[in-house]
Amino acid sequence: MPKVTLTDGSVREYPEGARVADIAYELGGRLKKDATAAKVNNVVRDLSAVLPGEAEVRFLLFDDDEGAEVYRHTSSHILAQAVKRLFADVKLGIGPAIKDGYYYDFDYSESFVPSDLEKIEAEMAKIIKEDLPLERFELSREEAASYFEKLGEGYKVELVRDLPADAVISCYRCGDFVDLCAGPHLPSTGKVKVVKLLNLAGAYWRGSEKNPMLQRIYGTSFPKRALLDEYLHRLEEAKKRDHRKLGRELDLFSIQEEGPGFPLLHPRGMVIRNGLEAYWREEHRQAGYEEIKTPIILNRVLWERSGHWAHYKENMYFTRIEEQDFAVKPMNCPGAMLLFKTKMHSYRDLPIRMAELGLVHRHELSGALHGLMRVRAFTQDDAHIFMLPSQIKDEVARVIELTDRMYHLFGFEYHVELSTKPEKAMGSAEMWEIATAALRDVLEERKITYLVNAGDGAFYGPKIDFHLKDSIGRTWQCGTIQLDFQMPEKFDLNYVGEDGQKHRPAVIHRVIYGSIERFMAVLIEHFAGAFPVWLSPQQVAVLPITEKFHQYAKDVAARLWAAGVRVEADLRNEKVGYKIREAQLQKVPYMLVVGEKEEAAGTVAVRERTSGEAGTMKIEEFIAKIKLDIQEKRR
RNA sequence: GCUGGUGUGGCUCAAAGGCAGAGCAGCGGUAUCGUAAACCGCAGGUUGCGAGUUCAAUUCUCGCCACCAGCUCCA
Repeated sequence: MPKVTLTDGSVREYPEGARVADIAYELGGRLKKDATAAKVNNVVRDLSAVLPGEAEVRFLLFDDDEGAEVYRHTSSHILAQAVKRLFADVKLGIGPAIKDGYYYDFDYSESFVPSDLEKIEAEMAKIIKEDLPLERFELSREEAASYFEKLGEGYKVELVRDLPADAVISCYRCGDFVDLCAGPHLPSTGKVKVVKLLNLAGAYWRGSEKNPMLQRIYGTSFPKRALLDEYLHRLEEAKKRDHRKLGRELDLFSIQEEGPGFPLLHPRGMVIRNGLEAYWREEHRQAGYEEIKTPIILNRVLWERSGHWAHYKENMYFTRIEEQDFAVKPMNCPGAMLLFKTKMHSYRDLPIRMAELGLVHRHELSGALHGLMRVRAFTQDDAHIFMLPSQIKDEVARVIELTDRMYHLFGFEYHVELSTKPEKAMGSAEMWEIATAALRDVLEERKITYLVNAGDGAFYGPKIDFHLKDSIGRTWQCGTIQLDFQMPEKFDLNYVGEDGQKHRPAVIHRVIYGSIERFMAVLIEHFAGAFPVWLSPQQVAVLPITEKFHQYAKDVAARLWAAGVRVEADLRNEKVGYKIREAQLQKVPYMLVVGEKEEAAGTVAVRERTSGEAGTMKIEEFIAKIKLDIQEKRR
């Protein structure tokens, strides 16, 4: 008799052959109605699964991530079923649940058009209404292969063939529709309440550009209409903080047709960039870095030596100078290596931390460009740390600390990834193992949670990456720490050790902002354009009520300007409400309204961007207040 | 680069083979006003670029470019 332990610790017994759903049914209430699946001995299972002899059971609801995944996964099957009903000769790819929804890939001779989505959505609604049960059954590899072969589902046959030898091959039947699927699923299609198809895109079969491109339909689903509406509303709100939109509205930058991927920074954007650079220089000065600058164009010979010619050529731009080949730098490291080699180094000098705000150019595929997030010319806040092998862990830890400190100032949350050896790599497997282990050790010693991103390292070494989120939750790699034993070898770098002999230093390549352009994009979205005072392109707007007070407004502005505040007086012939609206939309942190009373008393009526009217104060009082905001970089 | 979509004044959007329009912004005036849009007027366009079909193309067809979403790739 199955013995079941529930999350509250209670233990119950059920007859042989009892199913998970029987427990939910007995418990009643919300579980009976809303459970999507259950974790049985920590494995997510169908509600229709038969209970084993002993089981710890935890029911999953839509509110649990794993519960929602089951819900969305079943939704994707409904999508596939609907498409099969409407377009008979469609071949199926795969259809997983993803964050906030699901997708399904189809191979179809014609292109789906947006209006097809409505038809498919209507058919999905029908399938939901039919409340078809989803039934699991298992097949042997041969049975499954020939089954999908007969159906003409070539992609499914491929999947079956590639499943690991010990895999249980399961399918789910749902009315007239059968799909290869590990599950689990909701008990029936009627459990899905609201579905919405969102967009249409191409996607390569199994993610390889060598394979045919399938048509991917993205959708989402929710147990309540209100939840869908809330989600769609959230998407709308996120679009409002898109850095490309804010960049235009706040006059920060532009990208023109004449220079795809080559952004123009406007004066207001430049203020932010300068602020970021000044802060960066101060932090690096304190962290023991020196600053250098290396050329943008260097001879081909250098790039052959560094390995870029062999490993990175497709991403580089080239030019010829007096019959010789030169390349525009895609990375700053070779220049830094040259600089290191300009003199002898003693072990006593190490570590040497050379920082460089280096402008690099990389050829990115046109389809990959994305505002300031993904461009073809960008400035890396680079640094190369030359060190003794014994200093590696300590230096990696210091960089992690500095990164955390700087991200913290902006209030960023981030996640960390460890990227390992790629296919196209230099150096021995052993070297890679040592380098990767060093990075992993530091992460583990510091108890930092991280994902492993297998095969995503640089061609010269493994790396730790820091990812930040954009307005709609996509993550972008910003900071990275790369450990490198290759460049020192290629460039024959050395230092003189205690023993008077030459030794090979190790090198860390690292960035914290990553690219200043990308970091600015993330920053714009993070603050929705309302930057902290120290970064705001315009910190104060002085707003005279009528022309009579223009002179006083100019005087106030002049005093603030002299105190180092970025201030503008709005002397246009408009009502104060109009000027406030404008300053508010431009996200100016402080507005100073001045009229008769203020002029008479030498004061300003302060209005704050976020909290509105903040009372009247003496000019010098306001100056002290805003200077404190700036000095302390208050958010 | 690939798949699909989009491209009309600085911005947001109308017009669907037959004279290219509105709001905001800009410019000129009037009102001199107290915390998120005063009023009147003026100007602004080879409809992304190039071919083709047609008596006639912003509209239909083809090619190119750019942008958007996703895939691939990456800071």
